Amino acid sequence: MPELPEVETVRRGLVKHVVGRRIERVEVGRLRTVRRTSREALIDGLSGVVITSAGRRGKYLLCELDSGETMMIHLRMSGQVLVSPRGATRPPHTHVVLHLAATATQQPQELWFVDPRTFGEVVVFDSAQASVIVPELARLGIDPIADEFTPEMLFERLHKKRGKLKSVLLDQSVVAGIGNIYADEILHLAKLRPDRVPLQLARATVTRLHGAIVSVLRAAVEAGGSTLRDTQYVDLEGDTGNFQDQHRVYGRAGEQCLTCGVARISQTTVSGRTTCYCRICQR
DNA sequence: AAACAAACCTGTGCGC
DNA sequence: TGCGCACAGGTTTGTT
Repeated sequence: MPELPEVETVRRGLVKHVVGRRIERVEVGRLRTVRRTSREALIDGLSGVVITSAGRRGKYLLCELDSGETMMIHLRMSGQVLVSPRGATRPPHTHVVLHLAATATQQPQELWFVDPRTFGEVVVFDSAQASVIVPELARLGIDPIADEFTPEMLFERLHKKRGKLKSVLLDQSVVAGIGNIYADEILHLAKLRPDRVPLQLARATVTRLHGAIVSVLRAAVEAGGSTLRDTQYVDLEGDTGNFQDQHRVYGRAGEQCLTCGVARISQTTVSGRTTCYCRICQR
């Protein structure tokens, strides 16, 4: 489910509700959620510590702790992070609960990690172990929102990769954070077919693609991300995003293109992922 | 090396 | 109404 804009919205929720607070107690239900280490490692690593910051690299949430360690959360396909009053009824598939201590201005609360499909994870690690426990972090590419990201950087990286353009956009080692929804939306705005060959893109074309990446992702963050029909994605307060109303191709196969008004949106498969595009607008 | 398929899970929506 | 199948926002692993 969640791509960069959704994860960024969750990060902002963590900054608002969780940063600065002490974790009094930790519950771990499903062991699969903490499979990278263990239930004991998560409880030991989080009990009694204060969350001092909430960051993000691509689709990875990275919270610093006053113990010097880091908590990583990945939502994968169906993960949610929710904040609720202490003792509130938990939804099904609540696998981790962090009990947040009261502050001068805040009642005690609980932070829930909810994840029906159990692909998501929560893990605590220290910097000395990072390369062993979360090796993929070192391989992540540029974050197009959090990092300095220029058309030249994109040009260099695209020209090192083979395969179809959409596949390369989905490659987290090139640009971190783009998933299936935003890849399609970005390619539509950039007026590029998903099966273009990256090596054949001229600088001016890559500059246009760069602009589309930045503007689609920024607009989606501004709208609080995309919530689809199943309402799987919601923010920390349980609110849905609004960017789905601005989708121009994703999920619109067979419908008339909103940009040219001529073609119907085509559907194909790229890297095993459903892909929607306009055969007239995108070349 | 690189491209693709399968795997990991559960829920939902659709056609019959 | 009920059943079975296809498919879903991601990433890793194994296979051609």
